[in-house]
Amino acid sequence: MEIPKTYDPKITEDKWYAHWQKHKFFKSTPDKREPYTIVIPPPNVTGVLHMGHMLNNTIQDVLIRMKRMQGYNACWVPGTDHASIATEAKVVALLKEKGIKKSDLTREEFLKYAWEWKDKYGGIILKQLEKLGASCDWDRTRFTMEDDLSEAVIDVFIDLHAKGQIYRGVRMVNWDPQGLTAVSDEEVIHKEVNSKLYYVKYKIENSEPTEYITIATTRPETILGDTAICVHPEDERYKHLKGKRVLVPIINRSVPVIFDDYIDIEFGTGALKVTPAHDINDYNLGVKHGLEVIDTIAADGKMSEAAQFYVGEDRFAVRKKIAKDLDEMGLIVKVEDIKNKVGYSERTDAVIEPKLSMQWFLKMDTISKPALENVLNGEIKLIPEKFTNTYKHWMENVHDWCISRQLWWGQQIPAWYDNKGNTVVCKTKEEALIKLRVKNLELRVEDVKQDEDVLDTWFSSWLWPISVFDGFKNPDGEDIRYYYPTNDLVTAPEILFFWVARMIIAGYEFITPDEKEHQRKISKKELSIYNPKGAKPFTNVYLTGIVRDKQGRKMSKSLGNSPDPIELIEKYGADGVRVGMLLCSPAGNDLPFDESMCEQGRNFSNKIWNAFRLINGWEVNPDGKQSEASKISVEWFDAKFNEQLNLINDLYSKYRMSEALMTTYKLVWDDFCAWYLEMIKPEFVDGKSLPIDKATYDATIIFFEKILKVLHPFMPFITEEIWHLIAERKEKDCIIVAEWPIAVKENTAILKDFEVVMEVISNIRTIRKQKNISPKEKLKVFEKVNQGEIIKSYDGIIIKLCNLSSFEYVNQKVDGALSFVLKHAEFYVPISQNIDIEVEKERLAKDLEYNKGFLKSVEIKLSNEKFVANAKPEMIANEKKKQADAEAKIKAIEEQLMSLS
RNA sequence: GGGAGCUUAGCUCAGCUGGUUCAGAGCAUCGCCCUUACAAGGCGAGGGUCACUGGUUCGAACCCAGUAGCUCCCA
Repeated sequence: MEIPKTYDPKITEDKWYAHWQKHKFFKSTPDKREPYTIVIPPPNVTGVLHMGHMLNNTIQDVLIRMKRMQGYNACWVPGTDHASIATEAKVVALLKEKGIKKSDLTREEFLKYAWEWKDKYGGIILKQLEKLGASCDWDRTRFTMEDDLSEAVIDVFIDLHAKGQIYRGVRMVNWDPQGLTAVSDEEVIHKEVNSKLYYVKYKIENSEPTEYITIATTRPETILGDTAICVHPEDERYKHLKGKRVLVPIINRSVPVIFDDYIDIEFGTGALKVTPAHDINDYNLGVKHGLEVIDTIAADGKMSEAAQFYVGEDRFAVRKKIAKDLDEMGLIVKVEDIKNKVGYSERTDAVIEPKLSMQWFLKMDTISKPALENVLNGEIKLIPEKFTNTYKHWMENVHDWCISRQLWWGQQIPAWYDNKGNTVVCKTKEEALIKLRVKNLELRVEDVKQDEDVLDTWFSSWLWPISVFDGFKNPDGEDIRYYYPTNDLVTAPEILFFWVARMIIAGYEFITPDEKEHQRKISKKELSIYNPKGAKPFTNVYLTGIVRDKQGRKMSKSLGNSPDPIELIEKYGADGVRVGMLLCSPAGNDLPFDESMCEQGRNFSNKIWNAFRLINGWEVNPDGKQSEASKISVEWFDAKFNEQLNLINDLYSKYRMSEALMTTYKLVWDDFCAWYLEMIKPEFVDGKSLPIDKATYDATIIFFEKILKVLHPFMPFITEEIWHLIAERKEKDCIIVAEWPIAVKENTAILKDFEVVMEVISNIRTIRKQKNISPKEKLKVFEKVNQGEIIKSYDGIIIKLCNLSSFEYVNQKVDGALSFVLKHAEFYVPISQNIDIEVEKERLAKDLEYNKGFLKSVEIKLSNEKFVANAKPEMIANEKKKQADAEAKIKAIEEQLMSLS
């Protein structure tokens, strides 16, 4: 059968993925083995795969495949997130296209559309992960809004409410006027923008008509909601205003002048207009000074009735209009261009309005304590470590978490209200009725209303590592006990607080590792799960970088700068894309994406493929005698492999994935293909390859299998394909479940010897290149050993790799030959063409100069009394050796120079 | 405004406890080669004042201080 020259991923990928699925290799059930568990960061259920997912999931798959091969019971739990704001926005947009307004629908009707949408598009992203080769246990696929998980969310809410951790109140929240919902602090992105700073005159009440105080504001549209002017108590400019009132322009409302050292005297005019309804700092001032709150901007970002002017117009339109009107009234002193930070909604990119509203909050002060402690004490490790600082800073300054969202898609808050302002928190309407009747005897069931809002999506995803193992539903279940705590979490630093920190909080809140403590909690009827292995949700958090385009911009749909991962896979193969991404993305570093990286990955696939073709094409002679050169080549590669495997294992243990891959890459490409295979490759005689001896062949097959295993986590498809082509195997004998090679201590002596051999080979090749000698022309080489004993074992290899007719040892210099000097010996290469003596002399002189310089630096060091006194003895011995070597080499070069002249 | 981090070859990054000629890797670049595994390849070559300025030290890419630039987080 003719094997194609290039590897074609198209014919292998789907085949092997189906094969793995068929034999349930991804499936995990608790058993006697040690578990290794990862829960996927659940992507948005209606999302499609982007490059960030690719990177993220590749890393997870590499980890899970390696651990699977190492004999762990590897379990990777997949699933999706209901992503309330994002999904609801998509559904609203889709309905709009159909001419349906959300406001015309009932909650039930809307949710019906949303579920339809979810059912239609919900599976896409998971299907795409299959293309990447993700070896998730698909039987375990979960969704944050499925019944069991939603029930857990509701129970947790009720539990935390009962513990007094959840409260409802009017607070200043971040309001998204487009999504029409509150969002948490973490969902606000502050961007620096160009703004205008307006200097506006406010008339002093009961004073001369010419008397004004000038304030500076970037938001003149909020003037209508002003309820005070604030200045610094120490500010000499305004001391005379004590006890005075000013008139708010346009609306002519009389408001007091208040004094507070919150004011920055330097900024603007040192006078601040106070709008408690529309700025968090103003709100705090308002609370402190007992100011009136006038909410002039409605939920949709348009001016409300309370504004009295410009009612119904958008705030940004009003900003321009009001500036113009003020100017016409002669109240604008000046307008400056400034840069300031403005908050945008993470989901809708609308400008966030600080807005007072009634929301539900989770107290964070005490509940977050163990989550901070256990990261600081190393119980949970962030990789790279630098994120620990950021984490600490956030956790020490954490605010209460606004968990209600004015949306329909999500878990509806289990709070119930009667018609008299009573509230209870419980699971069902029936329960609520009973509870409410205690206070409200006449209450009828129709008058019991559930809170309209849903919970923040993160209020469900923070339970993910517990709920995917049914920890809440079945707290003593085998799954939660076996798989929890999970091992590694792979995610983006952007969601360190949104998600990672909160999962840790949830772990310590709901899981108790202590049986007695658990019993105590049970008697108190708190929600609690006993897991002897610990409360933390995971041990290691691997934080990936952000995938950026060549210009360093974050890849995003709106910019259209993100390649379609599926197209990339079709073009370069899943293995190629995986390798491309991993090659240059150390943990925590951004990944500037360039397609050429995938090309490198694809080329690597091809290299492996061709190594297979070469080996596969050999005819084996069962009686053939193994040459000395082959024998030692086998010994060398065995040592090399072990050396590199030890290194690779070590890099994995430090989560240095890029480096583990690069080391593997070089092991395969350089050591195995470029050196080993060239060394043992049978010779070509009369247009035909000679057969290979069995001993070398068998060793080579074993090496190749080991190499395929080490490659497998990175390149699952090609390795599985070759695994089955290289030997007869049973259906279930797959590399995905093969054993990871065992690393033994390598033979360092042979590796050291080989470094010299390689140097010799490289020197001879360089001479060939420099003198333009055809690779086909056989050369003679002579070696004059000056130091140490003659080791002939490697001669065969040198002869083969340099295409020599002979390699001989001499005691004298060889005249009329090119030469090079190594530490221990001189080498002579006679060539047919004339030798340009001047060129040679120049070359040798350069070499001599270099070595003399080196010797000098060593001698300076050794003659330095302080060095000799302070340096470690090994260091001094080493310097002495360097000195001796350099002296020997200088001597040899000088002799050669003499012989040339 | 507060905090964290980064700056090493054209690009992306290693460089551990200061000590080998320690300045490295991959890619890219430049030569030569279509040598029966692979041109998606082979062989070879060039390329860096380790951001800058000082300091500590026998010795600094590495430790310290300052300066500049960049990034991120928080307000």
